[in-house]
Amino acid sequence: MVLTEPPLTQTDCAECPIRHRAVCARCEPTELEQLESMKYYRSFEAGQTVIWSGDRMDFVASVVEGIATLSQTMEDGRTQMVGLLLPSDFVGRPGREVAAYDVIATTSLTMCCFRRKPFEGLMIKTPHIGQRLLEMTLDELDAAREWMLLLGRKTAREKIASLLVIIARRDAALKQVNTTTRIVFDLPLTREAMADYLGLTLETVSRQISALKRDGVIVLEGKRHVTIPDFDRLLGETGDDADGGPLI
Amino acid sequence: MVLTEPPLTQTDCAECPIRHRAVCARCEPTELEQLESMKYYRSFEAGQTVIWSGDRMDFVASVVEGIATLSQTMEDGRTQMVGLLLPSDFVGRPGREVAAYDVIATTSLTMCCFRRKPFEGLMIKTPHIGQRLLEMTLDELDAAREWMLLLGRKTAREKIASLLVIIARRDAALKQVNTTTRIVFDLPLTREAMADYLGLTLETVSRQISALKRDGVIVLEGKRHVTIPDFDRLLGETGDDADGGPLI
DNA sequence: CGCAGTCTTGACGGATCTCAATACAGGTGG
DNA sequence: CCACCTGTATTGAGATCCGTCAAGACTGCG
Repeated sequence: MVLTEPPLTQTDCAECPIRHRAVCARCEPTELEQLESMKYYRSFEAGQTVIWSGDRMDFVASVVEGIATLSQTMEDGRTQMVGLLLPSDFVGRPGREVAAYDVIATTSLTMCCFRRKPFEGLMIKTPHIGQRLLEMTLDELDAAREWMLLLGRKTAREKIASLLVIIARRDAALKQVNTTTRIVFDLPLTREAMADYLGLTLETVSRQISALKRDGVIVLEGKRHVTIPDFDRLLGETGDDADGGPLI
Repeated sequence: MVLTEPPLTQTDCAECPIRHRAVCARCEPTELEQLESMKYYRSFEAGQTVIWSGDRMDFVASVVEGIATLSQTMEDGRTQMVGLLLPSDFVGRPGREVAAYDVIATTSLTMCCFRRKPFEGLMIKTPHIGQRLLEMTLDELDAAREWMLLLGRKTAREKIASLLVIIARRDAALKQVNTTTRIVFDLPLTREAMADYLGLTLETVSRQISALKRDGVIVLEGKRHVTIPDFDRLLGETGDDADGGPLI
């Protein structure tokens, strides 16, 4: 991943890039102070495993920078990604001692970790964290349900197109650009990770990307750099209602 | 569905069958009083639509009795069930005006509805409802993620076996019987509903049920009445870790 | 009895997976 | 600088699972 900024070091909450979107978004200054006392930063390199399913987990955390994945693996090795963690997303579950999923950094990753016990205590004493966490969890549930439709009913081509739309949207939101400009981004996932996300094999992912390229729906430079010449055309390939709205 | 009890009429919260598991589980007597003032019961027949995706929704609700499904439909008619609503499950999202999914009663159904605006007000003023709703939402998110693994990676046979295990577990919990006894239950879903849940066609569902029957994994009387002679054998067919624990 | 809804079964085709060979890029060491 | 290696991606051939289309069976009901 192209990461021009210097790596984050422990910051004051007031200057935190995810301050207004993370689980702490609604916190009052006094609550923030308490959070500061139980927080610490951890960094991971691309490819590193943050935690294995079944491991004891003494913290919960917010993703500050980078991308991580949440996935489940069956005995025989089949794996399914069940979540994509972007900056401001929350990891872990208050009250749960043991991780339920594998968490893997797909890019270099910085997390703001809170010791679990004190965090749980703060959640009981103050309302704002729990309220925000409820909102975020409801959003994730909606996203999971949208993903169930994709996994259960969409064709391989539609799955790829849907993933590209999601990444394009996320990227646009991050860069604060709007629809009309040309859409260009780098895929943050390997073909294998995309396959795990979409419930496909990596060969099928590769073939469908080639097909979309051949049909002019996308333009590829190298393996990862994507240009979308006509976003509506791509939207039409997702199988979703014509009107999922424009880019954002 | 075989429903021997008389249909529920509006009850006092204190006598409510889902009192200790629903969104109101943690409420103090004073909070319950307030809830009573904003609640009303609604009943639906099997097959009736409770609400269409996109409809305005001025209430949230708990399922008191019966089973409902949450589903999403694509323009061309492909549909995917994204949730199975059992007694004590919560329907709707505080702060959301418009339903995001179709809700359909698969059996006769009774819901305890709360007018949305007053309910939202109560959520802000008192902590217990929000806390309980957060717990329930986190549980649903876990269930959705488990379902993503099923949809993305399991074979048709494994999908059917997994669904049977879920229904058997739910039924055992309801009847309060334990593992060792013979497991017998009625399927609460049509083949088509099962297909929508599992991301299959109804023909494939039918074929796989026949195959499990032929192989002695299940015994069928009529179309809906199922006996599981060897629960561990069925568990082995789900593809999950050998140890998902026994029946409950 | 006939009808509608639900379910089963068969034949066929196609989308996706599996297995395998090859290509490409970046990094390392000679 | 180039050979080599590793991880990632592409492409092909064949197999397989599941979907599609279609016919027919079972059940309950008017």
